[in-house]
Amino acid sequence: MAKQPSTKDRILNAAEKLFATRGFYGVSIRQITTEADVDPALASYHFGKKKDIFNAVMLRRAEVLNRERIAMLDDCIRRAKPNPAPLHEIIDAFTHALLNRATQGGQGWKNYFAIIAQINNHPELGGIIMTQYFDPLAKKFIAAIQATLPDSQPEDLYWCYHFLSGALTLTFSGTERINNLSEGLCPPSDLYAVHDRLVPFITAGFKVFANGSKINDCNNND
Amino acid sequence: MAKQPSTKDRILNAAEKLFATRGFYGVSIRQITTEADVDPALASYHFGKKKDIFNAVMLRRAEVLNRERIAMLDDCIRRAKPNPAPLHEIIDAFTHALLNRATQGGQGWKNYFAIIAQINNHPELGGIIMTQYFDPLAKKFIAAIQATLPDSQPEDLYWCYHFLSGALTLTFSGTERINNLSEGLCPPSDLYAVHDRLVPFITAGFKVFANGSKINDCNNND
DNA sequence: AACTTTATTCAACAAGTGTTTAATTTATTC
DNA sequence: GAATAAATTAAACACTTGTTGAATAAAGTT
Repeated sequence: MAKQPSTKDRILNAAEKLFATRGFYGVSIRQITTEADVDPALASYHFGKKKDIFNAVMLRRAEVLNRERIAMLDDCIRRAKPNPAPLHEIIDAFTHALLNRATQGGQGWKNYFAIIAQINNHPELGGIIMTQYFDPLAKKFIAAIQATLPDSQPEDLYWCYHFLSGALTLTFSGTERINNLSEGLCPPSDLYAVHDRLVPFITAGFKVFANGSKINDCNNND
Repeated sequence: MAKQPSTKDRILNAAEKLFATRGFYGVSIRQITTEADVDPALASYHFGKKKDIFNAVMLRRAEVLNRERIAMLDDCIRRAKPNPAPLHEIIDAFTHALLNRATQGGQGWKNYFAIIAQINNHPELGGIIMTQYFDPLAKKFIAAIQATLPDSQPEDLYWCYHFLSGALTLTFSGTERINNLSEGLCPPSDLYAVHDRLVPFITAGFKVFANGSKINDCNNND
């Protein structure tokens, strides 16, 4: 019988769950503390303001996630030396830890990714929170891709990263949209199936800009 | 001097603006009616509940947008006959109207797209509202792609559509993230630059699945 | 002009908001 | 075991929430 988590973690877990489905403004502190089975005043006592609870929720998992992803990137760069790392391995290093946690990390991780998806697409918070927690990692990945595609233009790579980010976060948002659309053919819970398609999809997209040509000569050959 | 819009439109415009930056729960009816310079009771009088205001905001622009996009798709299919339409033209038909409105349609359209981006990545609403307003259109596009890539697997195409949807909505979310990340190199306001990259990026991604092979032989040739 | 429908205003409602304060319990340290 | 610190509780704060009802004004119709 597992021992009960600490009060702080109970609050964070409850907040994570509720923020995931209703967003920051859609959740009250009393809802959080009720879900955590804890007195409302303890939220302020342990974390301060409501925004501080949210930041604590973000920080808790971002740290372990970024450590894993950077380790995977460094590993695939080291294996390829003295050549640059293969593109699809870089993309995989970027996405693999996310997939793994989302499928095997339990409901808490699913909730966390759903929040990330919302934040990433939020006009105000996307430019602040995502920048704060994930930009150092993003810069490392883009640098690795630049090394693999030496003739590519930086702007092109930034935009491709942006497309990857959008495709990825929507995937982890937990929406039933793609399941509805495909009439049950594509259950969003099957994240391994997604990953097997996402990596080649994104890899091919990046390669379009490998030669750095500004004119899109790829449009006329299908 | 343009005459003042009707009370209903004033409320919808104010709601659209505020929902775009703070989401459904982050905006109160009093904030909306203050922004619209109108009595709070008029919101209930004209629309009913708060959710009805939100639905009215969604519906207003979705109708004109979908009409335009379907017309463009039909047009490019007709021009290509008796051959299937070229893939990049289908993708362009899917995205072009969005780009046009986002750049030349004024602030109201920008606000609308920011809301769409949030909804699309919302775990509850994404599977309901997006399905409701955009699934008929999505099915037409996927059918057109299927005709162009006859050997592709339906699941693959649905997932590719999903990636397109994520990349597209993040682009229109109005975040400053990619601008921060690129240190000013990629201003998100330059949506034409985005479009010129998005279409070839997505087109290349779809083509990976043109032959329908389940094994990703594309991974070993870079 | 009289009447009816539509639109707008003002006031109020009960319930919920984030946060703080002081009192009390539990845990830690000497 | 007494003194100190940390954690928890209950109550209250002033304020905002969505929505409604009755009263008033404007517009439309015979």
